[in-house]
Amino acid sequence: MANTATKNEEVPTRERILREASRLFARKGFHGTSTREIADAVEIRQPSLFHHFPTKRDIMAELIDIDHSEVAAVAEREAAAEGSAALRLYRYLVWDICFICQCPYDLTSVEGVIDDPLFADKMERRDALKRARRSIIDEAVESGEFLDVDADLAEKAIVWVLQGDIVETAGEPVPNADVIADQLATFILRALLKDQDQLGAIKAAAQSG
Amino acid sequence: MANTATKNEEVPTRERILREASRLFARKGFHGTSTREIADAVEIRQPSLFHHFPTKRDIMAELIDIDHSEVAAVAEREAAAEGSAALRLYRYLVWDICFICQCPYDLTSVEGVIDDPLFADKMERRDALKRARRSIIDEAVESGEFLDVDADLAEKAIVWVLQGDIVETAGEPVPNADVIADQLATFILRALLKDQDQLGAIKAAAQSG
DNA sequence: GTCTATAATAGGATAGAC
DNA sequence: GTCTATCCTATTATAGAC
Repeated sequence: MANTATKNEEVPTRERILREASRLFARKGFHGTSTREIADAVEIRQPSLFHHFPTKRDIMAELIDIDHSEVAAVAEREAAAEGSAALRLYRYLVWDICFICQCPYDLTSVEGVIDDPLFADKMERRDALKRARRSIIDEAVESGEFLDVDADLAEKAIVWVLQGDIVETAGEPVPNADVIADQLATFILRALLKDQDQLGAIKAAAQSG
Repeated sequence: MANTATKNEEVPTRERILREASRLFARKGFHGTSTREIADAVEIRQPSLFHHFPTKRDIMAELIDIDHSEVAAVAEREAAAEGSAALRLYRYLVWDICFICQCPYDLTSVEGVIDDPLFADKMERRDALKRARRSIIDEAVESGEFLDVDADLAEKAIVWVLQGDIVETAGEPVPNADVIADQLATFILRALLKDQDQLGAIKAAAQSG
């Protein structure tokens, strides 16, 4: 039950709590993780946690905010932007996957608790993110860039890939985030694009932007 | 906190426990769900649960078994079969998605607890399922039916779509399971097939088989 | 900012009547 | 097979010294 790779260098206690808690939540669930286990992983005593966070819930709440706020901002920006919707979706996907791949927290547990009544106040921002993402997809289908697939299905598949990547990455930042991001975004676009030869143009435009 | 749609007809108590528990586990996590909440949803008293299951853990363990045993059997059968690997993957995917879409339990929480030390004894079968699925994918890449993509990535994307479908379906059997199954399996194959025109032949062969 | 000691309660499980 | 009553442990959080 020792900490993973957090002890070296000068990482503040509050930050180490977030990192170790995120790993334990991913492995044992939010409710399945006791404050003692978190404290053990951080190598402090259990009550010392409460100097940094008022409750255990607030540790999870901060992880949720970290996950949702930046990502929602980028999705909303791309949703409001002009030009090819397929290109905007690609840009958003690459950004989100890079974020996931470089995040020092294991955000696996976030999706698992977001429907828990205990975190009801965090649902609004999650829904805003979903709306923004969905509007880009709708535009890509309506404009004819994507196959005439069920937009619900396309949205779901995209979310599932992102969620899967979060679980896979597990808060261990990888050096080749941009490669992973391109591979996954390419996988999604290949499944959805009407004309797969457009992929090259989209990637080129994303580079230059 | 009333039960959802389980009270009508003659559903045995043990069965209702599995159904209601699966929904609560999905929403609040295994550890976040108390035996009192399960009992309330089933409309019995909390100690009555222990007439049907020796511990709360055993309820979850049975849901894990339900999820993994049948699916693993089908994946292993297709992995051992002859012929086009792309076709065998399509058959497996359609079967698995139909299973998910018709299952009366919300198996969302299974993936979330399978790495919990409390369910360590359930990991072996999960790993066997993963190996079988992986071997079909490897064959499809090696035979040249699939693009020369990272097989790790392909496997992950497939698992993520299946996992996403489990969360989406949430134990509410849908009438059009075969349509959903075809759509999702098509999404995956379109992203992976070297020649997308093969899709028609694969579907035709799957029908006749 | 971390510690020891402890309060307060929630939750899993048992005993035994009906 | 379900009930009431209850035990017992684990867990969150607080108080107050250093």
